[in-house]
Order: sequence, then structure tokens, then C-alpha cells
Amino acid sequence: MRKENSTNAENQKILEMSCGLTYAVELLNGRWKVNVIWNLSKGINRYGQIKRNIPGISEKMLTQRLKDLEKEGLIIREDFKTVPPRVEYHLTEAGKELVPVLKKLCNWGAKVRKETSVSF
Amino acid sequence: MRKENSTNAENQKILEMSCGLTYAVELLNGRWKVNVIWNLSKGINRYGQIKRNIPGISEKMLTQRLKDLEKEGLIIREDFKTVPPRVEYHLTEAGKELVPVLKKLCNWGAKVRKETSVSF
DNA sequence: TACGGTACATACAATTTAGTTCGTAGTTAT
DNA sequence: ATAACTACGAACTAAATTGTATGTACCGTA
Repeated sequence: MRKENSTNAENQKILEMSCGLTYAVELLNGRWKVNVIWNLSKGINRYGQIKRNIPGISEKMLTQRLKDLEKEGLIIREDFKTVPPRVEYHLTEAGKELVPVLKKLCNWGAKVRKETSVSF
Repeated sequence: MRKENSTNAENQKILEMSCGLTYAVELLNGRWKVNVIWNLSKGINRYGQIKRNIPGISEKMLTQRLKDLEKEGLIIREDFKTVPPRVEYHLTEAGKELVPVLKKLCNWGAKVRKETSVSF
């Protein structure tokens, strides 16, 4: 958790307030986050499925990211209250609207990566 | 011939997409980074000017971000070798191509922020 | 009886990032 | 004479993120 009155936290708040761009970037900040969103946009909605679809992610990180995204209003958690447990995550409207933007970002990233990866 | 909707092809697509995307997100990662890019896109090219345009940024962070962006191939540093020193930073082609994507991200962020900032 | 599957929680350690402070050198303005 | 401006560099501290290792509860299967 972020301390309330550190310069670090202050700056984050200032940036989030200052404009839509910094707000968006702060939201996307956090490893695995876009991968989770991407999976949800593909119809992969259960914890275990997402986990299996993101090689390398730990259970803690997945749990944390899902919570983050829920807090931020990008996804909704639906608990079916069954045994064994079944929980589904879905993108909200805001989350869905982000997907095409991520696609553009993805295209740009793929292109730039090709151009700059000459050294490898 | 590879089937269009085989699991293999789907997975490959997902991986390619998520790779370009995660690559892009990693590039954007780092506080103040998009602010610097934004300033450069508006024709604010000198260290001091950028610093004055980003309230709260420290000189160390600005220096660091400029270096990062240069390494990543998004900006170029031009030293005029004068006294007092004059250095200009400019977006590369890759950097310029990112700007419209950032605009979309900005619009999305502004919209989402309005919707979710009821508490303020 | 022991294990695997479900979806997490919690304590802790390691790593990375962000921010503070002080310093450089030459020139110009007060 | 002193301060400010230019664009940084380096050492250091504070804070945040990420990862690891464990435990939880319930059920079905072998």
C-alpha cells in the first residue's frame, strides 16, 4: 500500500489529477495488468484460466491485479458462491472501451520493437 | 497450411499481440515519461523548458527519463556545445508515431476519470 | 488417506523506483 | 561580489513494487 503523504504518493496524485493521459498511464501501470485485461477481452474470465494463460504470473500477482482493476472500475467480480468456488471477471464498459486503444498501442509496440531490435 | 482459428494460431496471435502490448506498456512505464513525450510533441524541446512545464518533476528524474527515452529510441539528444549549454531533445519517428496513440489514451482516461471520480 | 482442483490470504524478502541533497563550470545580470 | 542560469552527475535514502513460500476451506477422486 502506498503511504498517504510521501512525495511519491503526492506526485502520483498530482499526475492522476493533471490530465487524462497521466491518469490512464497510472492505471495501466503494474506488471501483468494489460495481460489480464487482454485475457478478459478474449472471453477468458476465470481465475484459473487467466493464470494458465499468462505464463509466469504468480497467484498473488494475479489476485492483486484483479483487485486493482476492480477498484479502478475496469472489471467486475462475480462470485457464484459455489463449492468448489467459481468466480468470473468481466470488463466494465470503461474496460471494454480501453481495448481498442490497447490494440493501437500493441501495433505501435510491435512495429517499434521490430525496428529497434536490430541489435539482437 | 495453418488453420485460421486453430488453438495454435489463436495462441500465436495472442502472444504476438500481448508481446507488442507489453513491450509498449513497459516503454511507457516510469513516472513523468509520457509528460516528457507530450511536451516534446508540443515543441518544447529544452531541458529547462520541459522542467518548467512539468510541475513537481525533479532534475534527476527528468535527466533519467530523457536518458531512458533516448535509449529506447523515442527521442534524440542534440548538444549544441555552447556556453551556456544548450541541448535540444526531439522525438524520433517512432516517438512521433506514438503521439496519436497517447491522444486516444488521453481521451479514454479523461472520460473514465470523470465517470469514476464521483467521490471528489 | 492423500492428493488435486478451486480461488484466494498472509507474512516476509528481494528488487526496483522515486526522491533528496549536494556538486560541477562558464557566463551574465544585479 | 553574489547570485542565477544552463544541463546535468553522483551518493544516498525512502518508498513502492514484485516475488516466494506458505496456509485456508471445501469437495471429489484414487
